Amino acid sequence: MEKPLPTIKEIAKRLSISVSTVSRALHDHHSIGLRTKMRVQQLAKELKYEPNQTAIFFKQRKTFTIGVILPHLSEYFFSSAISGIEDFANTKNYNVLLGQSHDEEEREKQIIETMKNHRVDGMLISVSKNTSNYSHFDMLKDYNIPVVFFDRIPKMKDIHYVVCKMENGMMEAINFLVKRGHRNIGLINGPQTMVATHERLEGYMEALKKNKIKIDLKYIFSTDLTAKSTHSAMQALLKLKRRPTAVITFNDYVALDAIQFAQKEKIKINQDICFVSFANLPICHYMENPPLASVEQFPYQQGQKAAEILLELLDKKTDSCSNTFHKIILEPKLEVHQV
Amino acid sequence: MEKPLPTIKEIAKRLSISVSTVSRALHDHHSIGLRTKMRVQQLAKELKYEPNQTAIFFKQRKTFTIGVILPHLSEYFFSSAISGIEDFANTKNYNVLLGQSHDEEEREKQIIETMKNHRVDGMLISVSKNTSNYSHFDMLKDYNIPVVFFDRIPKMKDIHYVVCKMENGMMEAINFLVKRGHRNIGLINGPQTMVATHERLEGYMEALKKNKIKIDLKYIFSTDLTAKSTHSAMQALLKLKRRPTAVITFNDYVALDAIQFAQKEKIKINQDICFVSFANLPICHYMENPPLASVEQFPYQQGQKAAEILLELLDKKTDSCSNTFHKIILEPKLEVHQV
DNA sequence: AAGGAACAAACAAACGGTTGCGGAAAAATC
DNA sequence: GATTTTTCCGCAACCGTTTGTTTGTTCCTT
Repeated sequence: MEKPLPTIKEIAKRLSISVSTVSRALHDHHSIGLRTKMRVQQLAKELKYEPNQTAIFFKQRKTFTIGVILPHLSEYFFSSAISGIEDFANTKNYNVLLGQSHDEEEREKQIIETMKNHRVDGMLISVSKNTSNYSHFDMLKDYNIPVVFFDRIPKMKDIHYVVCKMENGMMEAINFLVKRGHRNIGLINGPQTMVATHERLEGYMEALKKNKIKIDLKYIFSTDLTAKSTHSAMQALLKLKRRPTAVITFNDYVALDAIQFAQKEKIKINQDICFVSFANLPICHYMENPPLASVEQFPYQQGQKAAEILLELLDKKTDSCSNTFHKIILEPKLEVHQV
Repeated sequence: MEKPLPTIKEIAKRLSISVSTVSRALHDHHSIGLRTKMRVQQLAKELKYEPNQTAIFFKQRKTFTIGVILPHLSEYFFSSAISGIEDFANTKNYNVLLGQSHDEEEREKQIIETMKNHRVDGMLISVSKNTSNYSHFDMLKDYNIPVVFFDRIPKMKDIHYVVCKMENGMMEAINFLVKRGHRNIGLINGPQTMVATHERLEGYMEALKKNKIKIDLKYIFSTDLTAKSTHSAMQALLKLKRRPTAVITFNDYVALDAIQFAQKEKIKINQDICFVSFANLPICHYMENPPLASVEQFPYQQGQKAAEILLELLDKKTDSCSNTFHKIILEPKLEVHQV
């Protein structure tokens, strides 16, 4: 069955003209006469000729492929983001090469390595939770492969990135709660290693300050995002003399864990204690007791925007590396689930 | 900054030897003397030489890339599947090129076209809901690109596929309900266009027959999976003279819609009416009123298995197209959420 | 000492396109 | 009718590797 695919050479031979003429004819080059152009295009159609992209990639040093690396494909946030990426890339005829780091630095490095060898034109990266060394990102600069980070960005200068300003989301959340009369607001935050954790904390601090509420560290917990550590944080919060009337959690999953624990302790959800979280997962709309509100981070849009910036970068890559870096900061939005 | 990447040529020049010698030295070819081998490998390391994969792909007619096409990346089922695919491909040093059809036949065709031109070694496809014409799949055979379908497979002969035998899942579900005393079991099914719908219906019929329960078409509804049509199906079910004591839904989302509606009608979930569904989404474990049980379809494993078969096919592609087709049928499993 | 095996490395073609340049033929100019 | 211009196409190099074949040594055998 192995019928050899038709090549430009084949066409040239059949028409007894040179390959360069065929190539130019197929590209509508002005220096080719109408007659031969027609003949070539006609035959190309007949033979169902398709240019061999691997040859073109090789010759042009351009693959029209972008690499995307993210921690976990099966998390809603990331699968939405990559959906946005794919959609945008598709409109510009770019392809998407995929890799998941599983939050391991080593895997992240290895994926970058193979993608680099595959000569992707650029990369979109959401950094692994456990990545502390950034040398593999630096390396990409040497190889002149542009990178746009999104959501989980490294603490590096001179990078392009797209993020959602979580401080503001947190502030919105707190203002929302304060308006409803809450003064004792607990925080179940993520691991210290994540930038997202610090952003939330910062927003928390600032918002309390602005609302003239004294900050009490006993209300602040840092977890590793497992149900277990969430439960113990929740337990500690419930034991406080002045029990919080509201709890803000790192994300919806943490909220669900916290709510589950609270329910076991006979707490009335969103009455005794109001929950507010981050992510706004679709499931919230189905739950009987979802967090009262959660901060939407627009993963699809983040992915889309990141892809847009990357392709823009690729377009004008010709000019010497401009030193302006895109730092896109999207505003999150507090979605209230119940009234 | 554009430092040209070191090539095999560069190494050859510096060492004043031929490129073929360098190439063979790097591949540990026996016909190269130990001395030169060492010198070459040494210099390669110094220059941080990395072979240009695009050149190799081109030369070897092999890209070590598989294309994956699925309807929606942001659906849990598919993002899990692709996670399994990526994980397996990664172990074999294959890359994953991604495309989402958005359930549109046209888009599916176009993605296949570009992936074909990118010379992917093989493809993994979960067919779009709205695909009725299979010519684009047939075409891949002409181009000798092996395809393994998974989950949503086309009605074609002579294809490789991996699916979960939903008939059996349905039968398990019904046996489970019958054992608990249910005799009037409603079915809120999906659209007629989907194979999955027919599989479920078939299992439903057969299981009822085996349990000597008369089949009553008034208990069977076909929806387009929207909340609205689920609600009206639920409404109709509730209006029946002999109201069903159990309802099986096409998937968890439909179940949630149905449950939401039932709750508004003051039905006690899993008491007045038991719900059983398909998918076993992680959210079920967080819900206060999840379906009583749901049929796990093992998306991750399906993806993994499909990838395994494809890579196996690619391995022994040399021998003339064998006419045996892999038809892997995984058994689903009924997961009970509450006792 | 001659013939051949065994080893080491070079030569060159090939993969399928793109593109700068040069040149012949046709058309336009005077 | 000679010269210039325009139009149209071929030549050949090149992208970075792989690989079949050839060439040139060295060493052993008899």
